Amino acid sequence: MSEDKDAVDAITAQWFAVRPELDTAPMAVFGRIYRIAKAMGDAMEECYQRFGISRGEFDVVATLRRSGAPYTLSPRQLSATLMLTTGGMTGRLDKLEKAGLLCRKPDPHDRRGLQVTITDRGLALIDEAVGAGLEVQRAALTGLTDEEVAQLTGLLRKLLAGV
Amino acid sequence: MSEDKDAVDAITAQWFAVRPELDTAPMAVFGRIYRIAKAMGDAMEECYQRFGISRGEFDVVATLRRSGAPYTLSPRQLSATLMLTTGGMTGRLDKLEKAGLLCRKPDPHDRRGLQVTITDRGLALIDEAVGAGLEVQRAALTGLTDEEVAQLTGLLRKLLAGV
DNA sequence: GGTAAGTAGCTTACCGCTAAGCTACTTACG
DNA sequence: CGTAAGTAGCTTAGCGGTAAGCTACTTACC
Repeated sequence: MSEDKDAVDAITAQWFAVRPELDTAPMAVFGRIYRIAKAMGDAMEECYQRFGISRGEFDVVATLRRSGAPYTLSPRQLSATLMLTTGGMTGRLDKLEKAGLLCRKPDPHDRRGLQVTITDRGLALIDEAVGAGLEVQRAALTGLTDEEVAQLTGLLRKLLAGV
Repeated sequence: MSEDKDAVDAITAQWFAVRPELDTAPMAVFGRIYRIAKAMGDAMEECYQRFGISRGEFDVVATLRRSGAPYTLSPRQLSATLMLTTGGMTGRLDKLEKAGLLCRKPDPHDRRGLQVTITDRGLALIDEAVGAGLEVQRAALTGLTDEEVAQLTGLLRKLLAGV
């Protein structure tokens, strides 16, 4: 169970040396969460690069894909799901439409709105990219047993509920 | 032990509906890590705003503070520690120097280099801000017992080592 | 001692995001 | 019916980051 010291251990040790009264337990959790998020984010970016899309663009097409047939959502639904402003959404849709992975059509029921749909090419690409992305994530988990992964998932669910 | 369904559970359920053969266990871990990192990052940004600095600027001054007296590091040491390019570092140092929280002096031993040091004002501010930041993080952990926090820390250390 | 390679920090160009403001349209209500 | 309020999507300005290139300086080697 005892593991090597890592970069976060070094930071908490430094704090203990100059401010021994501080409780650095929260730092030990969130410091690692930030680093894991950054490292894995970079790894995913690199993975999706093979498919010619960025991680943010992947998220858009993946959201449409997992919504099921007919793979159609409004820009507003997408920006709400992806926690993105409409400005950011417009930019992503522009690129993905230009790349031929999705298309924008007017909403027949509301002339203010649009419907965003995956193209056949987008569907084929995302089905491959999702598998590749999961494989990268799975590889990062090889140091943990299945039981540990389940335990970690439970603890993270609890933590996410509290933040 | 059974918890409510959260946003990540909804996403994995959607994937299961359209691609039941996919193993979404990695997604359940990293999806939550991304969300926790984003939510806590926003919360920290808001916390440090009270002290007139951004989270990135906090990290610079905090790195100097925890390095111990005489609270002096080179821009290169700082940018390496903070995983930032020299361009980004220059920008942060410019702002912090203008705000009077640190100062740049020539390195007496290497005429190419600089020494960055906290000012008295910077030291006082960071000692307050660190405490406030830890308090925000501690509050986010209230849903977990001390034992669970320790367990989570161990699992995250293991995961960080693998990514 | 002179030259080549490496290193430190700054500048510039660019990229993606947010915040705020815009137009166009729908909906609710007197 | 007409007006006010709300909503959808786009545009613009600004911010913070990276990547690449620059100068200045040190170090290693012949």
